[in-house]
Amino acid sequence: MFIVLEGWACRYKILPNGARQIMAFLMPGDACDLHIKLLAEMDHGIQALTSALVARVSQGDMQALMQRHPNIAAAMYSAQLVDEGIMRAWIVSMGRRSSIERVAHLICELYLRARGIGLTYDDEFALPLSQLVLADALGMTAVHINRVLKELRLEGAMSLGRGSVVICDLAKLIQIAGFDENYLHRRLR
Amino acid sequence: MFIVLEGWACRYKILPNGARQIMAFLMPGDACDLHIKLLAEMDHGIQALTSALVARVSQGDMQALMQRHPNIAAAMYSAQLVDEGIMRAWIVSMGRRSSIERVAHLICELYLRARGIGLTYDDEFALPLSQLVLADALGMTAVHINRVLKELRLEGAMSLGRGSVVICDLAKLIQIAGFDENYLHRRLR
DNA sequence: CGGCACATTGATACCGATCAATCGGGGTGG
DNA sequence: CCACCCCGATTGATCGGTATCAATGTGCCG
Repeated sequence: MFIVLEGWACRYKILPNGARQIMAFLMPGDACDLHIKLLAEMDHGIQALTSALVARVSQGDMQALMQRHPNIAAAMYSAQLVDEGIMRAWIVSMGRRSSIERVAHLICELYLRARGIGLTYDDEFALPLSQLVLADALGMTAVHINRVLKELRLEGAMSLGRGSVVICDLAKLIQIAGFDENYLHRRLR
Repeated sequence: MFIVLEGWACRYKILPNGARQIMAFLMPGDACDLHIKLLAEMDHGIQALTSALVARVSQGDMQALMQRHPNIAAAMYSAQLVDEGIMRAWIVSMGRRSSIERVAHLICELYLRARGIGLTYDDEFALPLSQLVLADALGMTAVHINRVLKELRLEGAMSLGRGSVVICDLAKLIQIAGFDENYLHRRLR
């Protein structure tokens, strides 16, 4: 089992036609594959998006740790539930949101997650993802992502550049995204 | 905690603009919300799509059951992992597959799940979902679903009608969908 | 200085949404 | 028993949002 300590990673899958779809972003504190051992085969890949520092915990140690500290077990379980909520939110985004809403929604999610782990500075946070990576996460084209980002910048909602995002007007961004932070707030309970 | 015994249900979310997105289908044997109690609020709704028979198990009974029978606990956990795999597959579909590929992929998934619980008769199985429901699951329009179904019928891959599907040519359907059954086969381990 | 990856912008094509009309079947009320 | 009605399925015409193709700009690294 792995835990990201620094840097970013993602879960992804490559389709027969060569297209890539990213299914999740892993930020510091996120764990991958509590469970690989239970399953036959990974159905997707995991990849670092920046240079990253990753901790490895053996299956046995993890088992022992969770038995000795029920609170840790509960926390891991609850983190997994949040991850599921995030996946459901992604499905909603891809299915029923326009491209600008999708981009705004993803930035809202990442901003709140970053804030939750103390990685924001005021209304800014590091987002070391190329537009191509964002496109593969949102099911769109890098070209079109670029146009959408321009529109969001002109609207005064947010501005992405040089590996970091500035949230100019969070309320507006949330309103554009139709963002319901309920599914992430769980993290706080 | 609830378990579907007969009939179909779905997880869904309604957006501010009134659009509905279905995030999962629940078939007989599927459980909802092992965990509602842990979380503050449901971030989505659950709804029966047919008349359905549902079992309710109290939190306490479930806890006791899982402690007494580790195999059951492991099975529940593993079922949840499969559900996550299904969600990831949906994200991939919505992001990077064309409408016809999406439809084919969903039918592949549902067919294999139905077969896994003994609900198929040869190459046919009951699919009591209106085209509007399918559209809301796949992020498309009922009108367009209809056209895609026609195309799949003309291709000789499958035929949907009257609440049931006939898989005419599974190999062709899988090929159209770019279906990788790996993520469902886990169910068999 | 050169090269390379990423960002940006323009022109055009196409997939799927939208609008609109008709059809068909099953249930309901008279 | 029949007429009506309503929901879902089907089909056609048109619109619009993104993809695609193509070219140029820009910053970083060797």
